[in-house]
Amino acid sequence: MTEKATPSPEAITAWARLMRVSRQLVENAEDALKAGSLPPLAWYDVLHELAEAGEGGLRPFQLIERTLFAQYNISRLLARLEADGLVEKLKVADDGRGQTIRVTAKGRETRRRMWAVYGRSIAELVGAKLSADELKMMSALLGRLRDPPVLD
Amino acid sequence: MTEKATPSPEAITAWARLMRVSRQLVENAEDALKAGSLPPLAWYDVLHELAEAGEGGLRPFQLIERTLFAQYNISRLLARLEADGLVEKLKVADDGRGQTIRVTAKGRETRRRMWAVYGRSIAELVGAKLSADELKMMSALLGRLRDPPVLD
DNA sequence: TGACGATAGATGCATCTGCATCTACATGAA
DNA sequence: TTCATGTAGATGCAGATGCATCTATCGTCA
Repeated sequence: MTEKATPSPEAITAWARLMRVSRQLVENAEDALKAGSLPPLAWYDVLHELAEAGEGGLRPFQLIERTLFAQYNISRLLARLEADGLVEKLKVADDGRGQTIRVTAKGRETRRRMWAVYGRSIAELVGAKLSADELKMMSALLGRLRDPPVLD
Repeated sequence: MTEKATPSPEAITAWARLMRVSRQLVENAEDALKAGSLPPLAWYDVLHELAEAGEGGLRPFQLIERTLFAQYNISRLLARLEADGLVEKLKVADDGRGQTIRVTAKGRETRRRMWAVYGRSIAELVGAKLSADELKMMSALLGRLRDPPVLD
């Protein structure tokens, strides 16, 4: 595809909407969590990845790949999660530099309570606004904006 | 539409993609600006709104409505923009509490230089990935997620 | 083996954000 | 006019983020 310095009007509109909508949705979801005295979205992302990883846990650098958080961000986020008893850090045998992060029972419970609120936000903010087909269409379009693109 | 506490799989996928893609795109655009020794995206948003408003300028609370930034955020952002000479604050006659913000020539010039980089990012990250029709479809879908929804 | 570049993760420091609150002015009712 | 309430915008403080750099360990190649 041709490299253009100036984006088309369609591209500008799509970009602007994407920026605005994503900010608005994040803000709404964060507000809902705050209203329930729950931790911020970033904590959910990490707890979610760790819960999916199961007992084996994940290395911090794997969390970085999966969540797009910066390295220093993950480092400090994990420190907070550990301080709250939501995750535990385990020495890993075959790499003295590393550690494995595993979610604790309390972490799973916190994630569950967050999901009750977060899931409701998703249902209200997105699920209630578009049909299943429209949601699939949007996912497909967004997938192609990812790097690397998701083609489904 | 029925209120559901648990979102559909389609809604979850769409949400997840939206979160990931928007974060990735913002990050890429911010990186491009940094690489050009230019100010962050937030500055562009404000300069853009002020440029569109023209000589009349805008009140800070109008900027808040248009940009979704928090009040304290706009307050401090404008202080930085003023310190850099990109905007000027004018006393407004009929409301002693308020002020009008107007972009300066230097502000317009900075916006122009930012757009050279930012516009290229939009063209590459979005314009080059989807056709005009697909972009329109995405804008329409995203518009319905806005609050209030944009129906076009 | 020993040296060297690469990788995992932590951290000091400056800046930015979020929250609550503050000041100043405006508006409307008594 | 006076007082209560509301709105515009600024700010002190605590916590979070970004950047650069640091330490520790790993892997490789002479």
